[in-house]
Amino acid sequence: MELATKYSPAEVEAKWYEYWTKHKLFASKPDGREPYTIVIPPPNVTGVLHMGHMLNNTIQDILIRKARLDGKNACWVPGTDHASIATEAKVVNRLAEQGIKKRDLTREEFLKHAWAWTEEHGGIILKQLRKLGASCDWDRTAFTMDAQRSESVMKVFCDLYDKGLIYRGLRMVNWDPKAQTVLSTEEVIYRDEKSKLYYLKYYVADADVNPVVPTNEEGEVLHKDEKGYYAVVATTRPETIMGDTAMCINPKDPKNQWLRGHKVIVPLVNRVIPVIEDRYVDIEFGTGCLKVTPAHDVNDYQLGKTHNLETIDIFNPDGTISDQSPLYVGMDRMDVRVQIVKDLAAAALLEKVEDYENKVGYSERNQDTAVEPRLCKQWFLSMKHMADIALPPVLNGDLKFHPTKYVTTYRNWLENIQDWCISRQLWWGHRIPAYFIPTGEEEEEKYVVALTPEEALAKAQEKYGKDITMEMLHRDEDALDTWFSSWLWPISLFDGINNPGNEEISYYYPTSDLVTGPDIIFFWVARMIMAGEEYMGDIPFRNVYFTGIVRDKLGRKMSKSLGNSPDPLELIEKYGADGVRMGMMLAAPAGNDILYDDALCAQGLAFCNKMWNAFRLVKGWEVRTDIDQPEANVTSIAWMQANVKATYAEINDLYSKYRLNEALMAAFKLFTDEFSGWFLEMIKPAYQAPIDGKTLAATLDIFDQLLHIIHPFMPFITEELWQHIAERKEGESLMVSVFKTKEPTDEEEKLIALVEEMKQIVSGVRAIRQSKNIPQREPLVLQVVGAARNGVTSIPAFAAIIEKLAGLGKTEQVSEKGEGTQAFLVGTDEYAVPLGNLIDADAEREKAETEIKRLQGFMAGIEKKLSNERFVQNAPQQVVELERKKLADAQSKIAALEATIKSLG
RNA sequence: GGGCGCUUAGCUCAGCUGGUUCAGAGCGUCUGCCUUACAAGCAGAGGGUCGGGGGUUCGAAUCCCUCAGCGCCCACCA
Repeated sequence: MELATKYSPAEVEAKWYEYWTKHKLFASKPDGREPYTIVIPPPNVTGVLHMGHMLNNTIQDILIRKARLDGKNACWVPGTDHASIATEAKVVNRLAEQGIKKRDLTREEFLKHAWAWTEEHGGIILKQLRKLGASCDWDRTAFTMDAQRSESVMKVFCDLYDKGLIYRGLRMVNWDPKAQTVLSTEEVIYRDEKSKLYYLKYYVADADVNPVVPTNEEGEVLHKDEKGYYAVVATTRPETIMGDTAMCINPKDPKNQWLRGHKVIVPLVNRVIPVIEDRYVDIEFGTGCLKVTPAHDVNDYQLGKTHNLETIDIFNPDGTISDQSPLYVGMDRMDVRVQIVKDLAAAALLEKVEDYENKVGYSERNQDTAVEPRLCKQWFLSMKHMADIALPPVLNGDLKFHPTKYVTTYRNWLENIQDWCISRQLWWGHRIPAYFIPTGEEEEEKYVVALTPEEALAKAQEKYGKDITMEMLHRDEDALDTWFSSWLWPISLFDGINNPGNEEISYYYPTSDLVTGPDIIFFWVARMIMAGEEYMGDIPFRNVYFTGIVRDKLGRKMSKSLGNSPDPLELIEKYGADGVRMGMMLAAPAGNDILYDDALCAQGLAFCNKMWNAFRLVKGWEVRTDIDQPEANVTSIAWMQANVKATYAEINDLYSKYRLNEALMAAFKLFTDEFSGWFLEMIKPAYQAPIDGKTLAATLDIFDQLLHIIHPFMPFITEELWQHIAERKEGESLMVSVFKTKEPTDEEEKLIALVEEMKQIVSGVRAIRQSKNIPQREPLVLQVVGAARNGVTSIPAFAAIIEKLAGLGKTEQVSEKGEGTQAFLVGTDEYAVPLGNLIDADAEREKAETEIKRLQGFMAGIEKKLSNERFVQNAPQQVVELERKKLADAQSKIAALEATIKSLG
């Protein structure tokens, strides 16, 4: 067989993905095995794969594949999210490019475009995941807006409404003027922004009627100019003064006492507004005078309610000034800010401007338009009950977060939770199943909530009278927040809402692990726990693995504008999916941000090549069943087998702690260092010599085990090699071949320790060879110094291995090392290599003397410790014993070194 | 303003409830090798007073306090 010296992933990966799919090896259905379930965090249906997805889905695939190999019934359910705001925005943009405005379309027409877009771009991301090797059960692919999921959403909405948990309320909400929809509080992200603090003059309107004399301690009159007395208000948003309906001071504020009971004039607008008093106002901030705009600020709204103020809504939904305002009607709010400052200055109503830094809220989905607080009627989900049921399972550990630090975050959020605004002024989404009956009055609403129009009519007639007809019912135009469907995901994927107690939901729920980013802990994770507890009476998953953010190697977030985000598919092409998967995982400790670097993928590909070449070596051996198996091979095989057991035990432990990067590293070292670097070198026959059948069989068996261990991380190359190392029937696959090992026995642990000692001897000889520039081929002699040996060299099999690996001509026992030898220590055992005149006596002496000095210092420290009575009394016996052993070891090392110096003459 | 987390080798990180020669790993660096599986490789080497200071202890990278720097989350001071 001719095999290339380099591994090329492309065709191998395509071949095996097709093979797995053809044989339906990713498919899962309920059976007698233990289930292991993951539901994918559904990516946006029109999204494309980015590095975050790569990381996230690599982790999920590793967990799923590991579960399969463990013999569990692994089920990874894929799907996409309709992402209402993001998708609707994309569709609106595309229509705009075609010269079509959303408002010129009917709902049905718009949805037709949206579905067309979804079908065109939808699911691309799922195809891309296949390139990565994602072993999802594709037959289960779901969409948050498909029939089953939509029905679930409707049922849940109606149910929560019937339970009194969903209500309709007039609230100050966050309004996105670009998307023209409300947002939940969680969807608003605040950014620090450099802005200005404008100090505006509000003249006192009734100074004549009710004279005031603001003075300072010296009796000078303040706050007065040629036009009269005035108060100064500091604001960051001068464009909202048209909505001012009061000015507020703190009743305890001495410097503003003079304003009590007065009225002031809103600058430019010339509206007379009262001065009200409220402890809310911070005396220290600005001038202590606050303008109150109840329609456009959350706090002002509260003040307005308390003090019964008028509410003037000066903004249109698109952020332009409404006709409620006396000025600037039709202008955009941002333009108005610029203009009004000029106008105020011109009218001498602007006292001063200061630089200021404040936080401005932006839509999480649309980060270039500031969110506007706005008063409107929306649907809300009452969260108190949800928080009450979602908190205990996380606090008591039934549901575990990895890393655990997010438990605190979770608790803080739930303990201070606000009601969830679930309605959105969007068409792309689940239309709210509420039906309005016209009342003729804006203030009064009549509506019913029902699954179907027929049901709605029946309910409406019962509630509001028999004379109500179908024609009178008008279904709510609004759609639900996307998260109102995704929070049902672990349930709705198994049809647990529509069809409670069905076989699938009973088998797969609760799911095992959720892999997601901490950025959606509130949006999604917490709400799934709520829905799980509410509708299943159980947690939706047992563990949540929070991944970090993928950054570039300089630690910057990956972004389009920086151009530092590689195209995942190009990476896969370049390094192979296996290489990229390994690259991602090497950089990804749980919960830490990952600093991505192409070099890591290169390391991944290099590892593939390593495996490939190890296979080439083994495959290239000529096997002869008629030759005896050398004793050294028996030992080598026993050791490697023990090593596999020990390492796999460690790897399993790391999996259980979700330390996947460390598990991968352990597997990598097992293959590269232990198997390739040591084991294969131990058993490798001489050039063109045959290998005995037993050794080859055992080697292939170990190779098989290693492939199982590595497979979850690097599925393609391991499957490829697995098919090569033994005869397999069509349809068989490494992926579904259950693999288990036992813990190593005490005997095996001892064997591992012996080989470690042996390795050090080999390395010791190699180091000497290297430092003296002795060619590989030139055989050396190893002297074992001492009266009687009990170390590894006394065991013939080990002696043989050492000779092979260190390139020795012979090993001999000497009571004292002769002249012209270079010695080294392994533990307290001394070995020497005769080198004749190659020895640089001065250099060796100096080296030995330095080492003696170091050891003496070391001993001095221990002696001090041991002479400390409190140490000897208080420390555990073993610790004291250990110190004594350290001391003795150091003494014998010094003795050996002194002998070395002596031998150097 | 509250809360959480981080600071260990050039880089990225591991070091759990204090005590195995505990100061580690991978990558990078340096040196030597085209040794007949692999130069995408092999062998070897160097590299850190564990952010600063203080404390507890027989003993601290590990526990406590404090300072400094960094990061994240939450919060209605305009």
